[in-house]
Amino acid sequence: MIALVDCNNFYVSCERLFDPTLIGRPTVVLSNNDGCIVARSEEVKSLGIQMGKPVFQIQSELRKHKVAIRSSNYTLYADMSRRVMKTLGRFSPEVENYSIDEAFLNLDGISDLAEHCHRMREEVIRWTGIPVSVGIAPSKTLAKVANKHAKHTGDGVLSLADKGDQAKALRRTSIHDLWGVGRRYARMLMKNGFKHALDLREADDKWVLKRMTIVGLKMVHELRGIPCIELTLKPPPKKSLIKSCSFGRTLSALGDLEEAVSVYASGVAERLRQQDSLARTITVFLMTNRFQTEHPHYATSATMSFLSSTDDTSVFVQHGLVLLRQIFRRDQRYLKAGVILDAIESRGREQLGLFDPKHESSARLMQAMDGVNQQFGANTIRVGSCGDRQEWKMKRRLLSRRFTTRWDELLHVQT
DNA sequence: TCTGGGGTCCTAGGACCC
DNA sequence: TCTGGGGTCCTAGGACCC
Repeated sequence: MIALVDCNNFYVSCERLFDPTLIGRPTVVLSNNDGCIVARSEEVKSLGIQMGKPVFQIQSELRKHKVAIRSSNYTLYADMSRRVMKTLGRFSPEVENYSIDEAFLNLDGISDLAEHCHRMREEVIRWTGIPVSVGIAPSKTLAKVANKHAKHTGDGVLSLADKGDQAKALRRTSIHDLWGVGRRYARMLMKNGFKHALDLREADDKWVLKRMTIVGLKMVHELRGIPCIELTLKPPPKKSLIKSCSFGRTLSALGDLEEAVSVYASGVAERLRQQDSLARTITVFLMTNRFQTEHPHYATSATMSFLSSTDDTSVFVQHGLVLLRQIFRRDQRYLKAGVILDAIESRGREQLGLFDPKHESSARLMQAMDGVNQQFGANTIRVGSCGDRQEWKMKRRLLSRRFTTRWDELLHVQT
């Protein structure tokens, strides 16, 4: 049996931990640049405010209901996630950290599943303060369904171990809410007469394979209780890494874009080294505001490959800037840029070039740089072209403190 | 004025090889 | 008019996830 543990309204729950005045009050957390709503408290959900809605479109509604608003504080959420996952580890030897707020657990061999999961739920809230819901089923897809219904059962735990319960739950699950069915497939399925998950469970294999590829077929089998999607206990290294971000305002000056590309290239290079990998391809892209209608949307990119793979920040920055200058046009107002690393290989298994020099000194420099930045804070040492003004940085006007990861941002308590 | 960021997998089709 | 068979690799595009 598999359990899916999902943190309830995770970002909002994290904010409430350190600001109890938010408890019971409608609260939302915004995306980067304070653009869209990416997390909602139950109160906000029942107001009918939708996920992903741009804030400026519903400003008056938020004000009317006195909704509390926070910028997203990923440093805090990532640390709280780590604590939740650690607690879950006490309840199963096999935990897949599926996303920042979800984990799949292997519960094979556990006799009283519901009781076990209730204890787990209580322990997570006692140790971390984060409320979670638990869905239990023989496959991941069914565990997802179970979890969805568990949110409304009252005690937060629902088991679909039983065939009859599975059918009942699938009858009450819209095709739109299935894990593996996005907007496109939902529309296609509705057109073909599939309304509920139960309809899809009974679908013809050949038809599903043809219309939804092998991925869809696996999902249908999972609905029948045949596990097809394994637990991934150790996350494999990323095959591509992206660092991209919208600016706080549009940019036209090459100098500003050079700073941004330098910062993004440095950031993505650091993540590459963290997973002990090397990359052989770098892409830089630029785009204007895609929602603005006065000017046509303009997006452009350029890619280059190195003779041999590297993890050297200065190499990525240097070539990133070359690519930037190739695609930069003076007459555009850019809102977003990014750097992508591709053709990633694990260190020690990389394809060597015929004429490569060995870059020993570079490896030691990167090690020293990462060491200093880890100890004294990000960007303590950086490449000069990152600049020190960085006036293009994103907006985060309503940011809470990094309560659990920074000594200088600890919560103050007065007695 | 204001609209997120970061990934994965599958398939079809083209280029290329012998 | 008629023009082989069998295969690999790469990429773009489309779908999905949180």
